[in-house]
Amino acid sequence: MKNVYDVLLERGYIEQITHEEEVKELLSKERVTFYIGFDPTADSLHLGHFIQIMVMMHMQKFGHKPIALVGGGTAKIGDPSGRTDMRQMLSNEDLIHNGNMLRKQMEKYLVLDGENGYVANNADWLDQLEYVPFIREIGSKFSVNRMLTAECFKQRLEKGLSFLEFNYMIMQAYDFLELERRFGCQMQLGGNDQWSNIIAGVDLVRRMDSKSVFGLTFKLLLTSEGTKMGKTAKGAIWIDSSKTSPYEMFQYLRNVEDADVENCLRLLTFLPMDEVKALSALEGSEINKAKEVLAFEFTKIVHGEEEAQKALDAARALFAGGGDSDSIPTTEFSKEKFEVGLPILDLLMEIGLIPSKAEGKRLIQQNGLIVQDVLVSDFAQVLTLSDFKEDVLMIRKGKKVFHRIQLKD
RNA sequence: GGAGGGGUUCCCGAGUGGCCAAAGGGGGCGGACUGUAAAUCCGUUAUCAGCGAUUUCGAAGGUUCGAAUCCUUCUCCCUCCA
Repeated sequence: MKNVYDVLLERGYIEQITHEEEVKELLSKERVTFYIGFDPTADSLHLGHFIQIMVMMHMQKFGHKPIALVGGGTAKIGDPSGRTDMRQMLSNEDLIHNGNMLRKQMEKYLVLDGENGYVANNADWLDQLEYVPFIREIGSKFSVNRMLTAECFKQRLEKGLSFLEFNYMIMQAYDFLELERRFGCQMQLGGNDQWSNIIAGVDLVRRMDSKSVFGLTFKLLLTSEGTKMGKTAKGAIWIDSSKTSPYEMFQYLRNVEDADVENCLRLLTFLPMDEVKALSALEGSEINKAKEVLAFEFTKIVHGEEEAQKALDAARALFAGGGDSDSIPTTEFSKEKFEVGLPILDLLMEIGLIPSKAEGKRLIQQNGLIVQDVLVSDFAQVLTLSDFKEDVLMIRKGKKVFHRIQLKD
């Protein structure tokens, strides 16, 4: 029987680890309670977070117990790690709302029933801390000299760092202590940008409770160019299907660069490693198969098999033969709108395909718009019911963006 | 609290009275080439009913025929001093 540690290592998740031998042994012997924190800065997780979820899923498969920690308290401070500027402050209501949304999402992928896994919110303890007792008890355990040498503050020391954010590390360290006391949490995992925060926690638990706890970080999901993956012009690739449709998510992965395929297959799917290797070994246009598998598998994990299949079918239909399918982005319109005729630019605006009419004109002037398989050359064109075929109108922007207009009564 | 420097279009960054809707780069978008890839090349990148109009250079006023550029106040940021 393999150990999770070996699996994580083999798939390439692991970046840094506090005590390699001990962790390896611990994970092979006991059910280990571990945690990963997510600050509720938005109302959905995104692709970048999902790597953490994947690790938690791997861990849980091997019987370990995840604590999904919602950072309702720490989000009020804002993690300066990897940031060049201060985060925008969120209102309390937003934080609560976002926290609930994240919690719901995590419950889809992990068993968090209080038996095999837990959900916690650090606002529960952080919000009630009293300043003087806290800095007396916990603050005394930190050396400012040492904190300042931490990687996560380095950049900010040049740009400016508020005292508020400087406290983030201490809060996160305190979380670990609190979770160790409440749940017997023995490990904290996180993205590599969390390394300084994690070791601060490991140290704190040692000093306070003389217990050995461990930290482990994973690779961040980066493109081969070194930029963060999962960002598009429109924003992040969200897990929430109302923010990013399964089809869009599928397309995003279908279009990753060749160089990133292997990494994504390892980190974002559960395919056995020999299969991953076989797929990544494909060359030339063959690699498209690997991309398709990647897109399908990941969409399946996030949205389920049915949605993944729909996205796959839609993609194949559109790119192979221009047919239509029902899972590409669709907007419904009432017939009356087209009885009088709707200028094409107005339609594009309404479905959000263009941000302004000027941009729409440019698009058309540059031969980038195709409606019902016909290149649009006149931006003043007006669409009427006669342009529809069986109540459907297919719009294609550029080479890859499709949108369907569906008529209803 | 004192002294100095600065806030420019999505981002970085030029511009110090008219030639500025504002150089250059990045990013985005479209096209060509391809494999729904990368690299490369071309075009484009404030808004609006069309060569015209309207709104932009931290905010509000002012000077001027005319301001991103000058003046006043406010605001935010940075550096040095305390």
